[in-house]
Amino acid sequence: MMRKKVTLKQIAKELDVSISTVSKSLKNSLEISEDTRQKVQAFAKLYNYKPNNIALSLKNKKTKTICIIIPEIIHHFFATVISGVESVANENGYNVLVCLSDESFDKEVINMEMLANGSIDGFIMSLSKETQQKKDFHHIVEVINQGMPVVMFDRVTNDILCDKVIIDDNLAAFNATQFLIDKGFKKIALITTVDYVSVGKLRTEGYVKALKNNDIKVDENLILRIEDTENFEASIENLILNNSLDSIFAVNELFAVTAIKLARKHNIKVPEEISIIGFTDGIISKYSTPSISTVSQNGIKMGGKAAKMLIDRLESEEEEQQDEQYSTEVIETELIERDSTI
Amino acid sequence: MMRKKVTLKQIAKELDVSISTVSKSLKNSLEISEDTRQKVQAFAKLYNYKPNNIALSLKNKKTKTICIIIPEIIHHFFATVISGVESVANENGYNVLVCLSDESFDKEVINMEMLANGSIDGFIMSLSKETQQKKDFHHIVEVINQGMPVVMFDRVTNDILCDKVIIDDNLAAFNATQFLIDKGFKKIALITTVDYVSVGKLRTEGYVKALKNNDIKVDENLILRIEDTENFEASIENLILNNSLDSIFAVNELFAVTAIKLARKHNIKVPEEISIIGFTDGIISKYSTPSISTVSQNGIKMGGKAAKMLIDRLESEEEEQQDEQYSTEVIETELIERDSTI
DNA sequence: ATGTGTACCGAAAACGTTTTCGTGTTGAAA
DNA sequence: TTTCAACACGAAAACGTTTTCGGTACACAT
Repeated sequence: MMRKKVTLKQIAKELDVSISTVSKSLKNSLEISEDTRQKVQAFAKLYNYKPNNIALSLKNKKTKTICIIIPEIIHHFFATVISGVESVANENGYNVLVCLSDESFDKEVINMEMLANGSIDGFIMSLSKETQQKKDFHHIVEVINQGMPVVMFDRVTNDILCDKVIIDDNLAAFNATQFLIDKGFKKIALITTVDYVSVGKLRTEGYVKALKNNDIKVDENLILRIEDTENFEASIENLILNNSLDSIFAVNELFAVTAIKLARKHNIKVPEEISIIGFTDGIISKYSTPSISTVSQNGIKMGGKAAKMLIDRLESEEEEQQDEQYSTEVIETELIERDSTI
Repeated sequence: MMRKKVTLKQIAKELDVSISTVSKSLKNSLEISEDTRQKVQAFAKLYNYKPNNIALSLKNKKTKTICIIIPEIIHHFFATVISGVESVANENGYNVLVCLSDESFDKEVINMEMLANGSIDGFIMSLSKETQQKKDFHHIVEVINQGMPVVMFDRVTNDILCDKVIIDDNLAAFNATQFLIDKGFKKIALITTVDYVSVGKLRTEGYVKALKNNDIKVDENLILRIEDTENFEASIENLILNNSLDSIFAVNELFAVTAIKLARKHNIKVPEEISIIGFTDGIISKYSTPSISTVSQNGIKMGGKAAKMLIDRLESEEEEQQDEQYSTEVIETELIERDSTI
């Protein structure tokens, strides 16, 4: 009883009416007599007729699908963003296509070019590391020039004009550092990424600003910039052992939890002897021992906001002519105190 | 310089040839003279022509898109599965639509019905809790009857005939329990889910089997079935305090890490006084202190395998007539020893 | 008989492709 | 001069919709 999908044409043939009549009947058009309408609707129901989405997309020139391109899905933060996007998208009748760039410029380009051909209505994206390093955004510019809206989040760039959703990385880092300073700490180390990662750079700047604001000398020896996200334990170990630190601010969970692990390995007690604060409130921070004080960036909210901005733009395009006024939404962060700080 | 996408028709008009000629030229058809071909190709390149995917989908009756429906994306395991799916899908020129059921039967149904109208070529899915509880699979049966292939993974059901990718939950749990028994433990508790969650049930059975196999009495007091995944700390605390346990087998990371936390809270040393073993090798197990010994289920491999099975079926449909021979792939698990067991 | 209105329905275009088939032109062979 | 390939290209159908524009048939008023 394997029944392929039934089409208007088949219904029309079966009922000996025209395709137009069937279509109108199903839409309860008044042009069609009560009789015919009922007959058609009954038949359609019986055969479980559902309009073909692809045909509709072709006709309407919109697919009701948005694509989110992220560097990695196994990062908890990005997973929460997807969750936020999906929820808002679904509420508005949109589907979500997920593409992973794997931090690769090429994959990002391929994905965008592949989908910018009518497959989707718009993009939500966070830049890959490689793209941020190369500063090559031609693929994004091209897509935007074709009239397809793009919303960037988290890892954004000033070189592109479009809607954006970010947190104030600079301010959040400033606050986290100030928090440590307020506790009386002086030797505050920073574990951050290389500068081409936009958020890493901003967080570094916030850290520096806080120190300067409090007349604490910025010691470059206390700033560790990690390039390779695979093998960085040794450098953190060095940082901890060679500078009598009293606290550490790490720009992500992984760096924070690793610092804790290494401190404990050398019998340095956390938080009694060293306080550690992280960034991003993910699984690790919550379940590590001790649990990690951290700057929470609400991925669900970010994703939801990004989806809303994109959809608003998509639906407004229909009515008035695009006003080309782009905006940048800043999602507030929050400092969550847990057990890794005194 | 905002240029909307150019179509064959526009190129044809501009070059004063027919649409057919343009199409053939771009496909390097020998029917077309060298001259015309070059002219068309140059023009197409200049205007960055890319064929409209939706139109192709309509014509070919295939979208080169597969949909994965999962209960939650913020669970690390499911994120890794998506990663595996995406990777294999991409290699084969497919895109991946992600739908979240949020453990809700209704959302699962809505998503499937919404997409079974030509939007996608096939489904990969893991059942929501509610669906498993209701045992109502009509939406899946319907989709399959329409001729759309479905591959289920992890949370599957015997009530549906289709390709499946699973781990041997029973065996893996058996091995984990046996591992504890081999260490000399006698009072081995089990923290599991309610029985309608298929994998939870299977893992429970494996645990029981191992005990019986070693002539250890199965004590129902040592088996904790958790229903509410929000508030379960108290029951675990009870379990630990009221039964002088020597070890615990937990069917997921969350239960395992919570058990560790609560044991430590009451100054019970892990692993010295109590050994704990978990299931699923995620972020938590790796970064918890102590790190958690666990049964690793390779999500990437599962996702990749599922995608491969789905795509194979999609591409074979074209040639021979479907052989309707479904298979179930079992992905091997591995016991990873870390610091939560002696 | 003529005009007017209304109720009901169908033809056809449009969205952007691909592909089959047909057709006109050319040059060469008969 | 006729005949026939070979060559180069176009028309049209098809995928499944929606929608506009006509058109027919009938009732009613003039």
